This record gives sequence, structure tokens and C-alpha cells, in this order.
Amino acid sequence: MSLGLRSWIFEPVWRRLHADEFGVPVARELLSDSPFIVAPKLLNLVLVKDAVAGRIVEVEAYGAGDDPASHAFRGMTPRTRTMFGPPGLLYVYFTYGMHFCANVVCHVDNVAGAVLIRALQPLSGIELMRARRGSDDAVALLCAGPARLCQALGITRSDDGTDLISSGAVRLLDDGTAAPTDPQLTARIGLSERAGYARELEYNFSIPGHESVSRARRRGV
DNA sequence: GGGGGGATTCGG
DNA sequence: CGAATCCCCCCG
Repeated sequence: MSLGLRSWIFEPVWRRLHADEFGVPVARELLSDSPFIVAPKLLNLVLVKDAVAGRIVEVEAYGAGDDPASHAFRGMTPRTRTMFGPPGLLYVYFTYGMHFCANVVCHVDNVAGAVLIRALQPLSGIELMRARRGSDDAVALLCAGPARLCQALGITRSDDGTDLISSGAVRLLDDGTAAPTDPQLTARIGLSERAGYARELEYNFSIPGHESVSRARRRGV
């Protein structure tokens, strides 16, 4: 089919043409699989909004109708429409009345799937991150958490549905740093104790040595 | 149309 | 530990 042909032949050329200082766009093909397969492959990629960038160090996979913890569990709604779209879109949701969280939509079109970005290692725009967060946090804490990183990068619901592969304001780039071959696996964080949430399954993926700030906090309290 | 809950964060 | 603070979605 033409889309596949275009992917195989023209996408590498297209990616080089659209390279910027943070790397080259990710191949959409990489994201067209189940979020549980895609998630660890996103580690060490770079998430950028305008000139503010960070390296992905922790992610979490959320599935479709068979994943009770996923926003897509009960089918498409106005809020979750993006999750059912083609791979490479940005899914942003609003929660707790004040926070945004960012996901990379994956799996094929019309099948829901997303990978929540839970933490970044800041690479660029540190002072703008601090200004947006209104804090003098250490660099390592500025993007340590799914809502914190959205605040630091200025990502809101208005960014929902934008394409991370084309050259928009928000992009997902590969700067040549390979994903770890031995990612850490843990259970997903923050799920309520409702039945069926599959809280025991290890769908949280992170760089070896990374500790989720949420988990560290829980350990401390 | 009502009401409960949420893929979080921060302060006490 | 509990408040903040809105949106969303299920149910009636």
C-alpha cells in the first residue's frame, strides 16, 4: 500500500530533512505496535516543546478495552478520542483539577494505546522550566513526574492531538542514544485499588538506576 | 442533571 | 495525610 511504501522509501529521507539540534523525528513505524511493546523503546528518546527539551527516563504503558486502568477501557469518549488515533499523536489529559499529563499514542489507527511519559532528564531550557514551575528545584526534579514535566515544557490540553512526528511545537526525537537493553520493570504508579486495575503487572519502564519520584516519596512516608 | 472519582502534586 | 480544583463519565 502507498502508506507503507512511503514509510519504507521516503521516511528516512524525510527524517533527515527535518532533523534539528535535538535529533531526528522518530519513525512512525516504531509506534505502530502495542503500547506494552513500544514503551521501553521510548526510553532515551527526547521530548521537545519549542526549545525546551528533556530525555525520557520513565514511561508507563496503557492499553485498550482489555486494560481496566486505561482511559480507553470503556471505549472512545470526547476526552480519549486521541488515544484511538494513529500512532505518533500526543494525547494530553487534564486531571485532579489542575494537572496535565502527556502520552505518546501508539498502536495502529482505531486501536487505543498510549505510553504515559512519567519523567524526563532536562536537557535544554532549564531556566524556562524553573520559571514555569515557579520553583528553584534541582535540575533532576524539574521534570520528575508526569504533571511536572508538562508544566516545565508548557504542555496543556491544547496540545492534545498534535503530531509528534511532523515538525510541530511538540516533537519526539532520536538523538542517537539507544534505549537500554535492560530497562527496569515495575508496577504502574498511582492506580486506585479498584478491582481489575492490574496493579501487579509491570508496565512501568525506566532507565536502570532511575527511581520514580512518586515511589521514592511513598518510601519516605 | 447529579455526583463520585481521578495515570498528581505540594504542604503541614 | 489531605487539600486543591476541574473535567469527565456513568447512572438514573
